[in-house]
Amino acid sequence: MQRRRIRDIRHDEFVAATIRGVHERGFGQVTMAEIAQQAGSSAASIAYYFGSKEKLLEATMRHLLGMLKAAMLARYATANTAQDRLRAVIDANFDDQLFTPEQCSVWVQFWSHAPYSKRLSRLHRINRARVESHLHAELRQIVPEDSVGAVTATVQAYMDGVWLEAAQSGGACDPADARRQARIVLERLVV
Amino acid sequence: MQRRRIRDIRHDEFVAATIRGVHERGFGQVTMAEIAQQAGSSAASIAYYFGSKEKLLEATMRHLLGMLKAAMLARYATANTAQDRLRAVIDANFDDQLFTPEQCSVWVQFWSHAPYSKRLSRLHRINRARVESHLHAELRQIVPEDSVGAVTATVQAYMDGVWLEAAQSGGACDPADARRQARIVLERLVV
DNA sequence: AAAACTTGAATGATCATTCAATTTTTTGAT
DNA sequence: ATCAAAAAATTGAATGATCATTCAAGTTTT
Repeated sequence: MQRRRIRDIRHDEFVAATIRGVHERGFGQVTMAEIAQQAGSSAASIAYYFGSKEKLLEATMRHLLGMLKAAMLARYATANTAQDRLRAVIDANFDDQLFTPEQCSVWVQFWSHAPYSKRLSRLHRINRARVESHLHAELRQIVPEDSVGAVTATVQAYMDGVWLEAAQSGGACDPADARRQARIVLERLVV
Repeated sequence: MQRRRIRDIRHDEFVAATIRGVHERGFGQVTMAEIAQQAGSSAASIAYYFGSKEKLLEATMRHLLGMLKAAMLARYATANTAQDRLRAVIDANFDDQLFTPEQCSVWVQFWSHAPYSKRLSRLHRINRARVESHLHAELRQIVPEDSVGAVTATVQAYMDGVWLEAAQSGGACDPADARRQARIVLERLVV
């Protein structure tokens, strides 16, 4: 019935423990043993499932990237106009499930490691291209042809910057407010 | 005449070597020995001058923060209107001397370490507050009172996001174009 | 019975940091 | 200027701590 049962359970537990551990100590500082402890397991077990610490980060990011993609598609499903779909992309970025202090921290750690890892930079490139492509598709129906690229880049920079600052401030994230602010910014940019 | 001569020379050499080393390998990966080699010296010498690896990063950031401050003040000197001073803040952020691949990388490494270091997070907070205060002061003369805070935050997020993406793309930075784009964004935001 | 899972302990590599010994530079008195 | 003493600078090598990773020996699940 479920051949991959335990493997899947452990996978998710370790990813969750990694998110917590990375948030609390940073990826470079947190040890395999600490992450394992968060998951009630042993460092050797993580090695068994993931192979290496870097692969663990990669798996964790695949998880977050998957959630982002899912959040975006879910919102797309009920969006009928280009405006709505544009908002869907941005709102997904600040989804209640995604825009949390823990996940903001993990993103920053990811950004700091990606330039030095072929596998991580590939993940980053793919995700960025996907978001860019969605923004591009909608914006081309809203703003003049010659400013589509610039607005796309601006929106991406803005969203990344908000995540970055959220990680620095450490405190609470307010996803609803972030979506509201982003909407205001968007209205200014696409007039 | 120059009591601190050698100390100052070494200080600057090591900071320059750190910028290069961190850009090439990341702060967590680069070793004291590698940085020392870049500076034609030894790891022990860095310890003699800076005390620890973290203090070396701190000194390097103080250097970059100082350059940012100087770039801003220099542009302020010739700015006469609130508009001009606002642009001065933004242009300083994308100054030819600052917006380079090497320095963008160092900033990202700094961001990833700041949340876990009291001294680094303090530096971050101080710099951010200073930039915010300048933006705030000019924006309050340009945009409605109730949107000053939001626009300030937006501009900061945008600038950070641009630096972040520059570090990811690894390639060349185009400071003049970055200033041009920022100006366009600003025009939209402050209308 | 086999396959999957688990982990304590060993391994080995890595490095920041320290230290002792040496060289270089500065100081200040003549 | 000269020189000796002090201060500053330099570094090879030792230290010690940290950890990811491996492995062998078990346990649990299929």
